[in-house]
Amino acid sequence: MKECGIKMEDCYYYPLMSNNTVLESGGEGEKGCSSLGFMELLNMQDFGGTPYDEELQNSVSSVGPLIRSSDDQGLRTRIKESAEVVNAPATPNSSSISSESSAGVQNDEGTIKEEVEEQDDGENQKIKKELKVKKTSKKRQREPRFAFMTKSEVDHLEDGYRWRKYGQKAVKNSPFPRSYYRCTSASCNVKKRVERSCNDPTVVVTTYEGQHTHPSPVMPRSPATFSLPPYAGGATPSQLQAQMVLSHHFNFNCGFTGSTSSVNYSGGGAQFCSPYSSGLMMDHGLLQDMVPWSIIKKEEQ
DNA sequence: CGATTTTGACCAGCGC
DNA sequence: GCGCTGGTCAAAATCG
Repeated sequence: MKECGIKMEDCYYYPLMSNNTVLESGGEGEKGCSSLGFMELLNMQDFGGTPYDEELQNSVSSVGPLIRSSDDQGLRTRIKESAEVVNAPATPNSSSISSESSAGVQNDEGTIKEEVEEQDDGENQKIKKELKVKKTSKKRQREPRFAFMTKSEVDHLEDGYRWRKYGQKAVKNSPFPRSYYRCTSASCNVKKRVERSCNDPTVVVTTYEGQHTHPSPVMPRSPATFSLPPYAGGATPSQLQAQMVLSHHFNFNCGFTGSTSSVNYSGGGAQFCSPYSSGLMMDHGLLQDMVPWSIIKKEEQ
């Protein structure tokens, strides 16, 4: 199989616990770039807006078993509890992927920008600075984040959404830069970071931040029609979204090893062939999106 | 010509 | 306070 260079076996799932919670690999414990990379990862709690509690632990246990690695020896994961819990929405009521929080931020910033643009004289810089100070007087709040690693030859993996690159930075201790993308949809505040692992250049680390406030422009199936996976009895909206993100990702970018259909991916050409387009594939709901096809196949035997 | 990418500059947060 | 680093901005360049 030679499509995008991604195999399900090569994918690593890293649910994050909170903003500062990390999954370390290798055991070195050194912040920066260790074996497969230090990753500051997903904040499952933020996805659901649920405080760090039982539900979070449940979410971890349900998603947890899906964490896998082809380098088990090198990836002994350890979860550190965060000293500073991210500012999760106070209300756990986020079952509808709410745009309120991100839209609010957007409005805020938009208003500020307008005010700045009205000032056409030389004081612009000064005013800008002042506004910035005001804007950031509060500690910057992080959007929920979700990250995962895939083996891929291409850096920017298609996920069904359109992204605009707004920055690139060199990563410490890594020859590979980190790219910053923003969803091009107006009023959608989702960002993503893409970087390569310095130890394994074939591994791409993608980190999503925020929640889309709109459907994917190139989605093979509507999120509304998603069926719950077997383990999703108590799935929180956060988990579901996390799964959806992964789902999109794998729908578009991953070949399903052993599958009767394959995914065609060509660089930025956006040429896709979703496995769902094939009637030969049984529908396992989200589980089939998350679990390598080979594993599903095994279970069926 | 609009959309997107590139890239240097700037800023905030954090550790020392 | 200072330096380092991650993240963002914004002007210029490039692309379609």
